[in-house]
Amino acid sequence: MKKPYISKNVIQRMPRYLRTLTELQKEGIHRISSGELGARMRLTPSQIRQDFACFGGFGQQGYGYNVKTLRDEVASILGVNRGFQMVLVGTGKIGQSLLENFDFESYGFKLRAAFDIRHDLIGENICGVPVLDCSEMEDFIRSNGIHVAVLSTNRAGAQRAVDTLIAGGIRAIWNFTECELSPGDSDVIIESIHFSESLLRLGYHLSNSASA
Amino acid sequence: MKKPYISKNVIQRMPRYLRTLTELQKEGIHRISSGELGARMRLTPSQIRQDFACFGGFGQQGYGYNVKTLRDEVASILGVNRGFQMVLVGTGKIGQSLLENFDFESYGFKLRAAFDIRHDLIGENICGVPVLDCSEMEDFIRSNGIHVAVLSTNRAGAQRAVDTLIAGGIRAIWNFTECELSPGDSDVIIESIHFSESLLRLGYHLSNSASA
DNA sequence: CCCCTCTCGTGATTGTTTTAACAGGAAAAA
DNA sequence: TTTTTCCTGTTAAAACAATCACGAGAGGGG
Repeated sequence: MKKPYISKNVIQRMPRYLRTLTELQKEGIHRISSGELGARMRLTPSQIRQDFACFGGFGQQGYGYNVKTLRDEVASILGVNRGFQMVLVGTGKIGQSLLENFDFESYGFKLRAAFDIRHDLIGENICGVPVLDCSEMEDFIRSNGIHVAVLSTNRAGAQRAVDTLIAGGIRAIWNFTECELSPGDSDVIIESIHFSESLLRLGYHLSNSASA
Repeated sequence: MKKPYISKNVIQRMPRYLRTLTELQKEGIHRISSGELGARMRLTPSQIRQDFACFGGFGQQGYGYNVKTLRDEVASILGVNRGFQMVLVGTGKIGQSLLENFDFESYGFKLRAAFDIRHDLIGENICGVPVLDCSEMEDFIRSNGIHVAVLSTNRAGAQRAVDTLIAGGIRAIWNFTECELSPGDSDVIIESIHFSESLLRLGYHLSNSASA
């Protein structure tokens, strides 16, 4: 299996394949062709075949794709069930909301601890996750082999937290702040969710749509 | 000014330009060249010049771009200050969290009402936004000329809410559910934020990074 | 067993996006 | 004023991505 380079757009589509295939499985559908899957996802059959071909090709001529097999392959590509170790930094509104609502487990992430600087929260336990003091963070990451940090601090604390995380040897950051994070010369992976950018895009489409 | 077609990627970058330019303005920087802006945003100067050229070109040879002018142009392209009228559907955890934390006003959106089916919430007031019964939604949208709906229902209620919104004449939906929404033959604009897809992408990069 | 249908994987083609190169004109310096 | 420097907008080239077209091989019916 050769993997010279997987394009950004292909990676962007993989989680959506996983979601769709999981739904198909729940609906009790065992096999599907690129054409049917394409109709469902509004993609061309060609693109679907080529996307999976990047990773080796999991289909069979004259038959299509086995839904379970394909789902498992996609899950494996995305690293689900790898049991990535995780911490959360910043237990403000967004942080707490994630702790309470988001099902990290089902995507293969284990949330070990949350960190904050506010002393009224430290020592508490939010949905089974202990809240610790930020000063312990670097050690905690190193000793527990933490792979990923959810960054949900306020603007002021973001870059400082990033520096500490990198010092502790973090490998990836899931960024919910509106900041432009600077990873220095580290090769840390940063994946951001920017609410405001998404809403502004919507504003653009609204301003420029036919019925504007 | 001709606008044959603005590519998706260009639109994707516009909100980031707005954010960066706003920061520059706060820092008291009045002029900037495509080279300096590119260094700051990790984009090539060429790309920046070409992006702005799509909309007419706002710079001056030998000088660069005036930060305030450029920021205002980008804001105008994105429709900030158009005063889009908005409602929120589904006052669960995510919905409430948005109501309490997100500064809709500063991006040019006016939140007029929230809707839910749970009777214990109806009649309440969250951060100055009244919570109404879903049965009133279609009328409310029509009578108040609502442009956008934030969709933060649970999975079960999502498609039903979409149908009602479209019936009321909504023009855009900011989707926080994990569902594949079907707009039927309506030309409603859908902009989604999928937490899980973002996290799964992070998982991919983590699984396939050098230090994996 | 043979034939027909179905559908994948792949190589060729077309289309799109990014990067590079440059002509022209403003700013700044001499 | 003249010259030099700087930097845009635009055109051309390169890189990248999506689509098309087809050979090959499995499934299924007769």
